Amino acid sequence: MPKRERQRQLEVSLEQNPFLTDEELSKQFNVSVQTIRLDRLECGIPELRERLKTVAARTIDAEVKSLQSDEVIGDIIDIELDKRAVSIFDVTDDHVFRRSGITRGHHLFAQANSLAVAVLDDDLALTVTSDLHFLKPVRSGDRVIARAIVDKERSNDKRTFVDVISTVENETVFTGEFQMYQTTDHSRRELR
Amino acid sequence: MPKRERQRQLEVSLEQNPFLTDEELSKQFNVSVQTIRLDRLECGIPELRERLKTVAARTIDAEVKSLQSDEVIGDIIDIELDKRAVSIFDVTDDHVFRRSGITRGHHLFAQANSLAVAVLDDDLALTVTSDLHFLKPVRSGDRVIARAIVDKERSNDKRTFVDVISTVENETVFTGEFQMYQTTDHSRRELR
DNA sequence: ACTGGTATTAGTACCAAGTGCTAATCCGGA
DNA sequence: TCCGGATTAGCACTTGGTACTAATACCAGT
Repeated sequence: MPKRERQRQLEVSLEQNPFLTDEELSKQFNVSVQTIRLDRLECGIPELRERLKTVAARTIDAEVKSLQSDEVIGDIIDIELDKRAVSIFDVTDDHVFRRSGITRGHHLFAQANSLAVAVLDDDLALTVTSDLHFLKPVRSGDRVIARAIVDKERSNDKRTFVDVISTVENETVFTGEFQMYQTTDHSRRELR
Repeated sequence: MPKRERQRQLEVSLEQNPFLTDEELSKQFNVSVQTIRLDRLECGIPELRERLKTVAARTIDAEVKSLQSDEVIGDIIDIELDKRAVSIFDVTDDHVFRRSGITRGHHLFAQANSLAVAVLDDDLALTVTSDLHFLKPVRSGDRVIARAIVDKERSNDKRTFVDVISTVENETVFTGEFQMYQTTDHSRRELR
């Protein structure tokens, strides 16, 4: 096998499995450990321990991210409890259908639904029913702005209606009407 | 600081930041490196390099998982294209509200919506509208079974209706009606 | 046939972050 | 005062490397 080809395959191997030591690689390619080291040097591939460090750091990062996004999908940029709220959600390649590049519906729903939960000044609001309209396809790179408004007219002490409108560059891409169930007693809450 | 307390804090520190070496820890607790080593031994905490290995392995695992779950939320266990499909979704602590332990609505939606997409034998089906009912709270540990049925009666060549009913132990916890938009031309597809 | 350049291999010294072990020291209580 | 747990120190050894030097192999050009 020529040198170039070996180095190309080396990069592929390590991308798939960053846990391989130089010795394991040398057996895989039937060359000496030193050759592997020179190859890594030429390709700028760091040693095993460094590779694991960066992979592990990526985990920690991802875990922090998924934790924060567990609370609210998207970043809340403005909120007036029990009245209205606004959140921003930046769509990336992770959120879209591979073939079409169009955002999967559940991400838009998640942003809207978690905003509806957040806008209610309640220990715990649950969604009871919702009516959704996906109006225009959203793509990777789009910045979705969701605006939630609590509909006081239709709400009573146990049921609250929240309307969410999501836009991309001022064009409405999604609307949702959420009927929420609130667990805490409003009369009690006044006393807090 | 007593030994017990130091060991407790050691575990906390390493859980937060597995990248700390024995030397860094010894400075943090103002004891010798050897003491840290003995503490780790007593607590069964592996060395830095081993810790990074497991953290890195967790990443790889998580990345594979998130990739597969990108396609469909939940595992499809039965499917008859353009007719019906069934998927299973096991709820974990990651899917629930911390305070109440009740599953966040968007996970139930994601399972149902991605099943509705999957059941349609189409290159790309998009959700246009949907009407959701969250009937009973779902908790960590519950196994949610979603059944999607394509409603042929109401469907035409450009609009397809899919009804999804999700149950936990035979009790309906969620229902969703999805109106889907299909991009490919059905008449052409017959020829494939 | 000789020379040059590239590729490969071998070997050495050294490093970080350890394990495993022994020995010394400290400190408090019966 | 002596005992025992806690702590510290020191040394040999391990892994998986880096950095460097030297030797060898092979192929092309002249």
